[in-house]
Amino acid sequence: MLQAGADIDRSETLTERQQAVLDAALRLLVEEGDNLTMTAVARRASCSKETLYKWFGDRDGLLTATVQWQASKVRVAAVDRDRLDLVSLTASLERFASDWLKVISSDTSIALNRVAVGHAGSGKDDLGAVVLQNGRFALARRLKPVLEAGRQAGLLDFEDAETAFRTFFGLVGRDVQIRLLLGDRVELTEATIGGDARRATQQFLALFGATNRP
Amino acid sequence: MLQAGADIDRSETLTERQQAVLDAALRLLVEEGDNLTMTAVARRASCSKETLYKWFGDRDGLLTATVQWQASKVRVAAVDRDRLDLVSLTASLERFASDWLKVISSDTSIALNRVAVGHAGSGKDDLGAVVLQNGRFALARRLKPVLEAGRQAGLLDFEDAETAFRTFFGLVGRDVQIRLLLGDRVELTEATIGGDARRATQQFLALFGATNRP
DNA sequence: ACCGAACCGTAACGTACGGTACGCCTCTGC
DNA sequence: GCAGAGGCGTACCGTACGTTACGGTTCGGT
Repeated sequence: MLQAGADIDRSETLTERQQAVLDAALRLLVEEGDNLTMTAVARRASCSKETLYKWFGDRDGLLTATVQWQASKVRVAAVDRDRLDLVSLTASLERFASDWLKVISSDTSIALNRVAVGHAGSGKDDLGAVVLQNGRFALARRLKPVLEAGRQAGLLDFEDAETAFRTFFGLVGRDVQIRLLLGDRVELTEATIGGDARRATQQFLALFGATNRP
Repeated sequence: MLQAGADIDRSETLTERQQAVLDAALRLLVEEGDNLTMTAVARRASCSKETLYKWFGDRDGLLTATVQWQASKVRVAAVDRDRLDLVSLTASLERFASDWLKVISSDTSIALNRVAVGHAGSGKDDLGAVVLQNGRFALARRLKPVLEAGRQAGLLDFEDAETAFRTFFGLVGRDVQIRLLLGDRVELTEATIGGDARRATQQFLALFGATNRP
């Protein structure tokens, strides 16, 4: 974990206009990647560059604000842990897998991860930390309770929730994210995502299902 | 797959001096990331910028040449498929997993993947394709024969070698690569790598071992 | 009606860097 | 010994872009 508090909700402190500007910046980031220019953002958002600098400090500030803004938009509801049987657990896992695949294959996620990876080398900002917090670690925070509940209910068997989660993460994501980030055209239709989610869930249950480990 | 022939061995056409220059560029790429400058490369390599441009065309040419040069250095020997029993298969898989984890956690691999991901957005060059070819796809090419041999020997049971490979890939890599690329400090000692390789191999065998599927 | 703040549009500045030109050195072949 | 090629070092050019400055406009408060 890089930096605590990287996922604070900034949507309170942002006015409507500022959110609109960040939306424009986000759209431009998806189109242009890291070589978006301040002038382009200003033009797209119909605001002046001076305003951009007054609001966000400098280019890096604008970028991190944009990433955090997008992150604050995808807050997802947790799952209820009541009445947990094998079918509901399976459904939850499949849901997580499917949602996750949809996220990482979306244009905005790819664009955001690209710029964050690009910036991770030169430690000017902490885009990487922000993306990690709202990506991989947020998923873990939301999935671990489900895993723990599954263990409590005697459906799952694992020592450490962290390693179990990481295995699930690997089974779901496999090579998809790195291939997408590197520009490979991975065909991810609704159907294939559903199939992959089911397959990953079944594999995970085969590895960590309580019945399979006496 | 992006572009065929992206992994041709250019080490033949490169003179000693050029290789030294590319090594310098590679070292600088690891240190500076994508914001290395042509002047810096020239200074580090003790050569003139004019030479850089004569040899490699432009900045993108230098970058792709550097990536291909590094790729050509990590050509690994394949495994012999004779006398294949469960222990030798297990050893092979563990070896692949361990090697792969060592590669993706190395400084140079992280740096190379970072610039390739960064460039993948704006389609100026095909760094992403090169990295994919010599990374994920090269691994598949080397591992698939082993998997096929395992199936032939009745040790493994799978429909498609590709999906089997991708599962193995996911079990080994999990969240390691994306976390490293995003700047997370993942502790990967020799010991943990060995443990992860063993765990991934056992999980893979649990999923695709012929004995477990009647 | 007036004032000031916020903001837009645009022009201007400074710099960093990709790319090129040129003078000088070194080394190899004749 | 010499000519020419290859290469080093450096100065130079053009441009793109981050950042700043400024005049004009809208708008809420008094």
